Amino acid sequence: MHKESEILERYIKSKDLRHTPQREKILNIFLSTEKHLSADELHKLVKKRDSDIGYTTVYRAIKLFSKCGLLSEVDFGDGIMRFEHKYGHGHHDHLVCTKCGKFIEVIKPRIEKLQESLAKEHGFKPTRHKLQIFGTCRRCSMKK
Amino acid sequence: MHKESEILERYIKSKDLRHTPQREKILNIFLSTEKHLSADELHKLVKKRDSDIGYTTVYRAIKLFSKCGLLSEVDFGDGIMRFEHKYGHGHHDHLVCTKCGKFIEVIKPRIEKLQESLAKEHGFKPTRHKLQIFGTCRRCSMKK
DNA sequence: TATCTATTGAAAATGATTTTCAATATTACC
DNA sequence: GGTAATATTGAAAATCATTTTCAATAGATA
Ligand SMILES: [Mn+2]
Ligand SMILES: [Mn+2]
Ligand SMILES: [Zn+2]
Ligand SMILES: [Zn+2]
Repeated sequence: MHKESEILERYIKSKDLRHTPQREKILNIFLSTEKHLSADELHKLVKKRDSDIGYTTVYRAIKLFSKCGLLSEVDFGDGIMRFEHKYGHGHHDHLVCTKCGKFIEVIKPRIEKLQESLAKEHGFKPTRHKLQIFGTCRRCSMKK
Repeated sequence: MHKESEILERYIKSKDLRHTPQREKILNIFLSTEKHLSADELHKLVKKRDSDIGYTTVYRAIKLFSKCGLLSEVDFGDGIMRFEHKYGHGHHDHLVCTKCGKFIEVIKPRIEKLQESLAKEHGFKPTRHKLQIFGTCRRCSMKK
């Protein structure tokens, strides 16, 4: 059993929730890819393995995984929430290609530091930030 | 007549659109505040001066102002689009207080430069970016 | 003024996400 | 293993910001 399942189980026990096969399957499928899936995409994958799991259950599982720190929401501003692994994945920013939709995960410590000092300069206590750079990826730049 | 009205008029003429009193009023009210209003907030202000202007017309005016470079959309991730002046306002980022909703407009040239080089390192051609730092503003930090 | 067609406002539609609710499954306890 | 208490499920309905539809109206041009 992987660490993530343990974390979920611990959370479930601590909050008087219940272990269900639906949650187990949804978690495994979520963990099986590093893609940033939408609820709809995750539901489609889930249905391949178990056609009886409903849309709503997937949405509810996402909220649950978010609460126990396994998942975080990523908003690329197109009206669709996407989800990424949180456990074992440090903070990072995204370069988002507006041609093909692909994205690159990046981290630039000097930018992070400058953000800290920028906030401090304004008497602002930062808790989180969102940096997204939109543009054209290498591959899309080539295909004239 | 301010410069913004001229820009709108020029755009309207160039695209075979029509000047209307609704558009004129909505533009003036949009320009009268530096707040980042939502469509609903803008509509409420508009109705104070002219109660016959509909919701839909405000939405349509927003799209129009956006097309002629007078307005840009700001998405703080709460499901509501807000709008800010674009003409005469350079690019900037936002510090957003999650307690009171206020925000501070900031620009840090060194961060901008580092973003450029970050993109370049990944063969990525940036067109725009979004940097938002969420946290607690000075005033909200004080009120224990 | 006449004509063409862009604009308007109300109402309906959209689409992602959330809520409701009756049926079912899980857990703790006997 | 039963049994009761209650969390979970899935389908359908609701939500809510925004967009579309459509018939009536108004702006531009000649
Ligand atoms: Mn990511
Ligand atoms: Mn701003
Ligand atoms: Zn690309
Ligand atoms: Zn504040």
